[in-house]
Amino acid sequence: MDTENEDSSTNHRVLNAIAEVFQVAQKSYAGHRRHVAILYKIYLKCVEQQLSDVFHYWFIKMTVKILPLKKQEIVGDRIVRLISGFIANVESNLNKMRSGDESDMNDGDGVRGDLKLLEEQFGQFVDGFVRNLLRGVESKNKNVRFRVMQLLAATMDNMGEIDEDLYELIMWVLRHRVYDKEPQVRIQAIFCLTKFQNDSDSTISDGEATSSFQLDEATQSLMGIIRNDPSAEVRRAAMLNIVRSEATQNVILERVRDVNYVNRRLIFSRVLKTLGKHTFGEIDPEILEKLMTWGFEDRDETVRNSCKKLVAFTWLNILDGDIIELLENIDVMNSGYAEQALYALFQQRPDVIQKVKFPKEVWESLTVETVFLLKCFYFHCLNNNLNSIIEENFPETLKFAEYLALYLNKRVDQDDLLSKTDYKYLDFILHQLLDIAYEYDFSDEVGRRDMLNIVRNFIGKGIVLNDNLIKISLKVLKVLSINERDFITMTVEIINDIKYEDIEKQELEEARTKLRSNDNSTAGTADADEETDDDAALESFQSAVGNLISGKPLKQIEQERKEDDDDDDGEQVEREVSPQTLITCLSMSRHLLEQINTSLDENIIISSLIDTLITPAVRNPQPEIRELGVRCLGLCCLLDLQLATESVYILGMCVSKGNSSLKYIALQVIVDIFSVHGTKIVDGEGKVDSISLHKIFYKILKTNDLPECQAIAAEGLCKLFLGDIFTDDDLFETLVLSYFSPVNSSNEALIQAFAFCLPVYCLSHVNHQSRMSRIAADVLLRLTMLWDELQNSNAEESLDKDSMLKPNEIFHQLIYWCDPRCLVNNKEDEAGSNTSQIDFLIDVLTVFERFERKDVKKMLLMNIQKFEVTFKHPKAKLLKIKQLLEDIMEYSAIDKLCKNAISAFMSKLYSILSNYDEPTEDISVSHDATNLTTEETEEHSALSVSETSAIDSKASISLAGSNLESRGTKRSRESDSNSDLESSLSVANTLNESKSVSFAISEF
DNA sequence: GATGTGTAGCTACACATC
DNA sequence: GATGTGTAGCTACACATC
Repeated sequence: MDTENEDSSTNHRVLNAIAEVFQVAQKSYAGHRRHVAILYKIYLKCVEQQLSDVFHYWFIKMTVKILPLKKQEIVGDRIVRLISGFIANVESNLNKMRSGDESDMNDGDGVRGDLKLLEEQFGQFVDGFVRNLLRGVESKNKNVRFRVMQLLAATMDNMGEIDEDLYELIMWVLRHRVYDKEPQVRIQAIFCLTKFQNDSDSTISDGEATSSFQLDEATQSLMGIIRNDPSAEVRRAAMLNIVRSEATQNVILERVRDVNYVNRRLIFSRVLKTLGKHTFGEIDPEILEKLMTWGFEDRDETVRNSCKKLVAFTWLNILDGDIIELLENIDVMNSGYAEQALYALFQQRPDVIQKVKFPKEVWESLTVETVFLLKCFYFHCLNNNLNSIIEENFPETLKFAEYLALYLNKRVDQDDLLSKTDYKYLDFILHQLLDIAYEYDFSDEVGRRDMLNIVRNFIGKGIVLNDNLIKISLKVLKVLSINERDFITMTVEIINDIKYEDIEKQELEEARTKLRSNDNSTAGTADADEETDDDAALESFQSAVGNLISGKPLKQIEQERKEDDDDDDGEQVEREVSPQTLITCLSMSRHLLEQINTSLDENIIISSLIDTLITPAVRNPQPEIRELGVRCLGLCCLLDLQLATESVYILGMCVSKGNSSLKYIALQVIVDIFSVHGTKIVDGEGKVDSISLHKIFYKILKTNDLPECQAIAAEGLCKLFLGDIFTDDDLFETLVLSYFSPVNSSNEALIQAFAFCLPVYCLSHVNHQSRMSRIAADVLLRLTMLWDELQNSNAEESLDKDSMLKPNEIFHQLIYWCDPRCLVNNKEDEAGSNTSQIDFLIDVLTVFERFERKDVKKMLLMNIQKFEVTFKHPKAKLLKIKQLLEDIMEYSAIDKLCKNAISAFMSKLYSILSNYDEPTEDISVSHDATNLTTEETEEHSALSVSETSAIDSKASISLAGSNLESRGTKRSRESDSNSDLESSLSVANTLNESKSVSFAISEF
């Protein structure tokens, strides 16, 4: 009896001691250190008195009390901290004792014995604690699962060594918990997992060795989570905690495309920031390029800012403020983001602006990096009105022209010492300088004229330049010219000169070869031969020029030449401009035409360009030349209605018969021509029929093997509809159908163009909206049928069942697009009387019975509340709606929910109708929806997914039904689970009120 | 599925401290 | 000047509820 009493009182004493610490520690983090020390003392005493089992028991009992606490309850977090603090404390004391053990030890055996005992006891304690804890891991209460994982994560680091069994148990638990349905539980599981990664073997610095390295289970699992977890926070936890290695790096960096903006931002503000100096060495330049480009272009401002800050602060600081070194790392010539990076730098670091200086020496020996800095600096100052800084660093026009000439001459001189790469650098430098020149101040007349001569001479040299350089040179020439006419004359002259020079060069070349061959055979008659050769060359040159001037098409010249060749080999060879020169000339013409506005009547010289250069190019068999020709022709068409009208036919031919790139260009050209001239270019005497043009667009829209053309056609059509140039309902319907069609769902460019254009179109004008409302019901009907087919198609077929929006989503979109309240510049009273949305409703209800699936019918009725009816709507239309709904109520087999939905809508309708007292006007109620015939439907079904057999709607409905059911049962299970663990763990009821847990358990 | 409420993760600023 | 501390405000996302 005595011993029993004694036992119970020690038991009680231990309980009270522990409970008191827990009780106090939950109030605040302050004093935790002391609480941990007290717990440690209690523990030591228990070990000493062989009461460690009692301690274990009560400690676990206390711990269990916090398990049902919600994540938001800070009390729980404090106790978790206390527990992990205690375990860490014991472990560190053990370590201290171990190291003390090795060196000098005063009380020898005593402590060594204690150490061994303590180690053993603590090992058992940890083992028991974790195993007990893990019993709650499958709890139905999500809070319990959360706290269990939280405790595990917090204590994991300081457990000391654990045996194989326990390790396996924990891994087994984690394997399941990372797929817990609660994101918060998964996050804690991730924290645990990160502690099981082999960080030593797989870190980046290992280089070669890692390539064959087998990734450990934890890392593999985390990589899967980063990629696939549906919760942004879980992906975030995994990406920030996974050990960075060669294998994981790209998986982390992929998050730059995460749908969640915080995750995207973290790539810049955390991942790349911590990478610091290693960024340029360890990340593949191509990947870095993508990261930064996406960062600067992100739709979220905070992401863009993080990206800017990364460059302006982190990167510049690790390079000790050396901008040139930064530009070298960025690789200005090949990088698309270098410009944005510099503007970000100037914008974020005004201190840098003051420090950047461009003395004479820099101007005289520009490098790729300095000239790039020069340009961006100039534009930054220009855009921010930093005039004094410009004056300080940039020379007056004359001097600037001199510098420009320096580099231009280097390019023209064709120095043999320069390699191909040198030319690439030089071209880059020139481009930057010309960029600056385009915006330079030319108020000084002498400087302007000087500059004009320099640039004109440069272009006129006829050296092969890349397209960008031609473009910028011509742009500069334009700003330097007195007027547009002057600019055109000058450029056309240059183009002609280049052509002639090319021919001349060919003549000379041939003459030389001939001479050489003659030299070899009959050395004596060389002189005479040379003379005749020269004569022949001169003659052929003159005739070539004559032909070009007379405007004979090159084809014809070629033909004639061939005939000549057949007749007589040696005589009179007509020369053609070499393809390379032709491309140069065409590309110059293109950039010339892009910059002018005066009509062709005022510019005879352009007409001659069309005859001698552009028209022959359009007929040229070489694709590159032909495409440039079509572009130029298109640009000319913009200047002249007559030419445009005449050219529509050939452009249409290019679209229907050309290869994909020609199609693409010709489509753009046609759209541009329509935008400028409107429908004047079609339908009339000798003009192309607009129907056949529509057909071309129909065809392109439906051809999904040329996605780029499809996208450009869609974008172009949207533009033309938006400008009210095209107003055909059928064509518009095809547009809308191709937006929703599953076959196009992978064409991102197309979807994006539509996603932007369609709402803009519908909400920009009443007429646009009513066009949409006229076709909306038919669109919905067709798409619903398409969707149904898709759902019933075989899984093996290429299209994914989710590649199409569900009918309810389409319905919502259409309702929104037809909503007059969403029109821009809408006036309340006008919106109230606008009928586009209720017209859509009337149409839908009229064709209601043709929606075959029961679930779709239900969906339609459940959404009718979204239609706004007002007393300003014509009574006849409201009565029509009423009539249609009454019919549905009466004749359709619909469930109670639908009936309720209809009734609710009807009561609104009745109250509005009761306000009318005038008699019903007899007006036409609906538009063409009633005329919809099956034939029409079939005709359009070319857009459908695939040929599938008859629809088994019953089967699909029952399937949907079972889905619903299973979801229902799941929900009921969830609600059951709430009260689950409480009973077994006996939690204090006062939990919610006092926001603290009572650890003092009086009944023991 | 729509709704309202709560929260993480910044961002910016003023102020204090070394 | 660099660094921390405190405060307020914002927004997209997460969560709870019906």
